[in-house]
Amino acid sequence: MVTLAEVARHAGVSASTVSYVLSGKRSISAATRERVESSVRKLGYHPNAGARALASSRSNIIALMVPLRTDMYVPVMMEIAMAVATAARTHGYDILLLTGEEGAEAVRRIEGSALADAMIVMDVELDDERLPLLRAANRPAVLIGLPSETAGLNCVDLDFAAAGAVCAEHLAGLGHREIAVIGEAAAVYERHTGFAERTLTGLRERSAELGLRLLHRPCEGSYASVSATLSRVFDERPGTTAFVVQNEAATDPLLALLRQSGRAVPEDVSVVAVCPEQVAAHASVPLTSVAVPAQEMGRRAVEQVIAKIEGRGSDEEVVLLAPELTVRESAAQAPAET
Amino acid sequence: MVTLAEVARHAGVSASTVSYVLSGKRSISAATRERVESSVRKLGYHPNAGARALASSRSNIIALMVPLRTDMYVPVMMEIAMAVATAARTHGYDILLLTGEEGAEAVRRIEGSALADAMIVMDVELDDERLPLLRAANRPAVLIGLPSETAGLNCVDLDFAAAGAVCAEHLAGLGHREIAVIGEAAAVYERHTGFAERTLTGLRERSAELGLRLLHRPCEGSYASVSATLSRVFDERPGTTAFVVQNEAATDPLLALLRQSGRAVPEDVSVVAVCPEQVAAHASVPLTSVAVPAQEMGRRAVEQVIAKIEGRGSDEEVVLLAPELTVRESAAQAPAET
DNA sequence: TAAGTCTGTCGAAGCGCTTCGACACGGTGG
DNA sequence: CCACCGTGTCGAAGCGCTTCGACAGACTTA
Repeated sequence: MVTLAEVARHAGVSASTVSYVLSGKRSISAATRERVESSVRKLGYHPNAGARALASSRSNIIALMVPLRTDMYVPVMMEIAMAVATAARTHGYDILLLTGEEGAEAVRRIEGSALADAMIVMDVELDDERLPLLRAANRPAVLIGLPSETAGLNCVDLDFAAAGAVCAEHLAGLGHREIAVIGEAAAVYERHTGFAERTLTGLRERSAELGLRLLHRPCEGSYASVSATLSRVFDERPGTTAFVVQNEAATDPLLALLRQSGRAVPEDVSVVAVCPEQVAAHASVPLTSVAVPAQEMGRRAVEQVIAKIEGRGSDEEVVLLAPELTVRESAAQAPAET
Repeated sequence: MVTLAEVARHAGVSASTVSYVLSGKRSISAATRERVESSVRKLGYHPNAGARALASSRSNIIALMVPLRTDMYVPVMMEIAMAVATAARTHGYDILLLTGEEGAEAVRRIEGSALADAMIVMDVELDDERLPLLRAANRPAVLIGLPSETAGLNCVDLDFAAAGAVCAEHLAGLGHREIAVIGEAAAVYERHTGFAERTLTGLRERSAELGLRLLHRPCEGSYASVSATLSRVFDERPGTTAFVVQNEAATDPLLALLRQSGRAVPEDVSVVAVCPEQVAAHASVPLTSVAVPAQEMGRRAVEQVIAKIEGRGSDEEVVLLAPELTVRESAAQAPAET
C-alpha cells in the first residue's frame, strides 16, 4: 500500500505538505501542489481510511438504517437507499448499511465506535425507540419520515397530509362524492409509521371540507385481501365511484379485480394512487397518482446531514416536500347518477 | 468518548490486557477478565473503529456493490442486500453500500483506502470490467452471480441452468409440448448478465432431450410489452400450452393478459416462473415456480468471504445452489389435443 | 534443588494520518 | 535599514488501538 510518506518522498516535500495539498486547509504554492498531485497520481495513492478517521475523528461515512422486512421488500425503500448512496458519494461520503434489526443498539454502537459521522434513519415510527438516543447523540441525524414529536430532530418527508388532500381535491373536482381508501396493511397502522396515518388525515379533513364521504380500509397486497376488501367496500357503500390507494403492492390487484368484477377504470370507477412513479406508470391502467419522490427525499436527507456534519445547517429542521399529482388515465369524471 | 485507556485504569490493569480480553488472542485469568468486562459495561465502552482499523489493518467492514438501476428497483436485489447485511452482523461485520455507478473505480478506492476487508459484488456481467481488478486485489472478493471465466474467483449463485432444466422437466411431465419463454428485458441479455442466458441454456438443452418445442422472447415488465409479446407468441406458435417466465415484473401482467384473452391458467395454459417466493406466492394465480433463494445467496456469500478474510477457505470456489421447484396452482396437465 | 515450562500481565513501539506551532523568506512601510 | 507581516513549508506530537517481546511467578520434571 502506498502511504502519505511515500508520496511525500516522491514529491520531495514533507508529509504535512502532502496532507495540506490533499485537504486544502492551508495555502500551498501552485508549483508544489502540482508536484504532489502528480506524485499522487503516479503512485496511485489513496489515503488510509482508518488512519484518517483516527487522526481527524471524521470517517466520511454516513450510516443508513433501513427497515428489515422479512415479508416484502418495498421497492421505494430501495430507491431511497440508492439515492442516498449516490448523493453521499457526490459529497465524498460512503454509506454504511444498517438493518433495522439492531434497533436502538445500532445507534449506540455507531456513536460509540465513531464508525460513522452521522446517521440517516428510515422508516421511523411515530414514537420510535431510537429517537431519544438520536436527540442525545453528539452526531447529526436526519430522519426520512416524520415522528409525532420533532423537537430537536431533522426530518425529510413527503407531505403526506397534503398528498391526501390533493387526492381528495382531484376526485372532488371530477364530481366524485363517495370515495374508498385502500390503505396499507393493518400492521403498518399498528406500527404507527406516520405516513399512512398522515395521508388519511389529509384525506379526511379535505373530504369533510368538500363534502365527500370517505371509507377507509387497510389492506394487504395480496389478491385475496384486495378482493375481500373490495367486496366489503361495495357492500357498505354501493355508491362508491372512486378509490384512493396507498399500497404499492395492492395497486395491481386492485385494477385487475375491478376489471374482473365488470367495473371499467376509469369509466365506472376512478383510481388515484399514492405510490412511486414507476409503479403508477407501469400499471395496467397508468395511474393518476401522487408520486413518492424517493430520489429527492434521499438527496435532501444527505444534503441536510452533511450540512450538519460540517457545522452548517440548523438542528431541528423539518422539510416536507410538496406533493405533485400527475394525471394519467385512471381517474375521470364521475359517472352520471342514474 | 470512552477509550481503552480509561477502561484499563478503571479496571486497574494495563491497556494491552484490556485489548487481549476483548480480542481473546491471549489467555487472561478469569478474575481479570471479569473485572475488565464489568468496566467495559459500566463505562459503555465501544472500541474506536478507526484506531482499531489502523492498528490491526482490519476494518470489520465488507463492501457490497449493488447495481444502480435508474429504471426499476428489483426487489430480489434488495432482499439479497438485506440478507448480506444481516448475515454480516452476526459475524461482527458491517456493510458498506456501494452503487454500481462507480464501477471498477470503486474497487480501486476500497482497496487503496483499506476501507473494507473484502468485497461482495452483485449483478456481475459475463465479462465484467471489475473482474481483472478483483482477481488482482489483495482483498477477498465473492461474486453473487457467475461470470464466464471463474478462474481465481469465488462465486455464489443459483444454478440457473439447472433451474431452466427443472422447468422444462416439470412441464414435459405434465404433457406440454410447445413452450414459450417470457424472458427478461432485451437489455438484460445485451448486458450479458449471465443468469438470464444460463436459464435459457438449461431450458433449451433439456427441452431438446425431452422433445419440447421452445420459443424464447425477451420482454419488458410493462403491460404493453407483455401484451405484444403474447400476441407474437400465439401467432407464431398457436399450439403453445405453457409458459416459463423469468422476469419479476412480467408475471402479473402475463397472468392478467392471459385471463383477458380468454385463456384460463392453469386449465388452458400453464405458467412456471423463475422468481422470488414472494412474487410467486402473491400472484393472482399462485405460481408454480423455481425460487431465487435470495436469503441463502446472501448468507453463503458472507460466509465465504469471511472465511477468506480469516485465512480459511479457498480461492476459486463456485457454489451453485440447486434449484427447487415449488408446485402451486399455475401449472397443470396439458389440455387434451383436439 | 536447579533448570525448564507455562500462564498471565505489562510496557513500548508503531499503524498512517492530521494539525499545531515554528520558522525561513521575500515584500512592505516607516 | 529595520521591524513587521504574510506566505509556504516543515517537524513533531498525538489520535486509540494492536501486538510483540519481556518477565515475574507458579508449577513441573530431572
